[in-house]
Amino acid sequence: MKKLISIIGLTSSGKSSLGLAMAKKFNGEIVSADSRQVYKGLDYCSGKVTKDEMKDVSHHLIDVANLGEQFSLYDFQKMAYDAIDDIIKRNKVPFLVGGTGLYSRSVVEGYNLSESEPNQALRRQYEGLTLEELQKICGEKNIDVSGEQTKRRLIRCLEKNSACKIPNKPKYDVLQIGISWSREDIYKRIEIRLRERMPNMLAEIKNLLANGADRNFLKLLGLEAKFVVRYLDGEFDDFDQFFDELFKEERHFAKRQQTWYNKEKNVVWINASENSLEEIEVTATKLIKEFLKQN
RNA sequence: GGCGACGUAGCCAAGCGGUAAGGCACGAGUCUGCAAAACUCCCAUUCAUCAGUUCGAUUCUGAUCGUCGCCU
Repeated sequence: MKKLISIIGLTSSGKSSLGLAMAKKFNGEIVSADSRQVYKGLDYCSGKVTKDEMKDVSHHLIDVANLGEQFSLYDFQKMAYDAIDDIIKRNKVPFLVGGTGLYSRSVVEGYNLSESEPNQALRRQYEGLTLEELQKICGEKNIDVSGEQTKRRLIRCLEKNSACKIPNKPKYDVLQIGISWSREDIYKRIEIRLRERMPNMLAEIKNLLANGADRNFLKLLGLEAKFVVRYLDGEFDDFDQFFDELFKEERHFAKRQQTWYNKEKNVVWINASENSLEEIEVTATKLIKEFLKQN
């Protein structure tokens, strides 16, 4: 079975740097598993690695969609499979690195996605209904949605005409490494990184808007893009209020990521709060070396 | 020193005699084609303190403490 190394972690945990370091060391290439880094133009706001860093190691699934374009889990999985297979074909080691848990899991566990594509007309049609009304419609169509709790998911069940999941079909033998921090530490790192990126983030969004980017689409992207647009539109009293709100949203996001990762099986977590950067790299190197040796 | 207003969860805040709304934060969780999204749950045996009136007080009365404002 083909081998894949996956690196996961919360926002600002240091995934990208570890991925970069390991890819350099093991003749690897990086496949980003990030739902926002796929967009062109969103560099600082999505926390992409720099162009310089990309010179040393090839990156995939970054800048593969234009702002305004819909990009889905299905698109990601398909492109990620293609990129990974291509890397392997060229005798290099694929590293899947990113914080969109659903995306990386879809590849690691081999989600077997339904044939039913999103149906915008149907979504629009059902959007205004209440949860109860949607449940009733599902009942009439004999779709068992007892486990589903949100309108969005009920609508997806109607799209698929089913609530069933198709069993997974993993394509790769995966070594999954996670970087973990204490809550306090990760919150601190998020704040520091937000401060560092802020001037560039503001400039980036200003520039995008000046070049005709759709502000509503940017707002739909959430977090940085959304809050910076709102700040530029004067929706906050001052910079501090804007910063505090965005920082708060980032903390909430990190918490949600953590909840998602809590259920992740087969991850070797490296505690970054208790180990130096060097120790983390040494540990990761050892793990990868052993993993690549196995048949 | 005098006068007035106010003291309800970490914060904002409603209730003003019948047994503590709501929002935010915090925490926990759900999620296989929007996931940086969309959702769910949890959070004051108690209303500054003490005493009194009352069947019953966070709500009324008094005192004390504290905060703020005004006057001297």
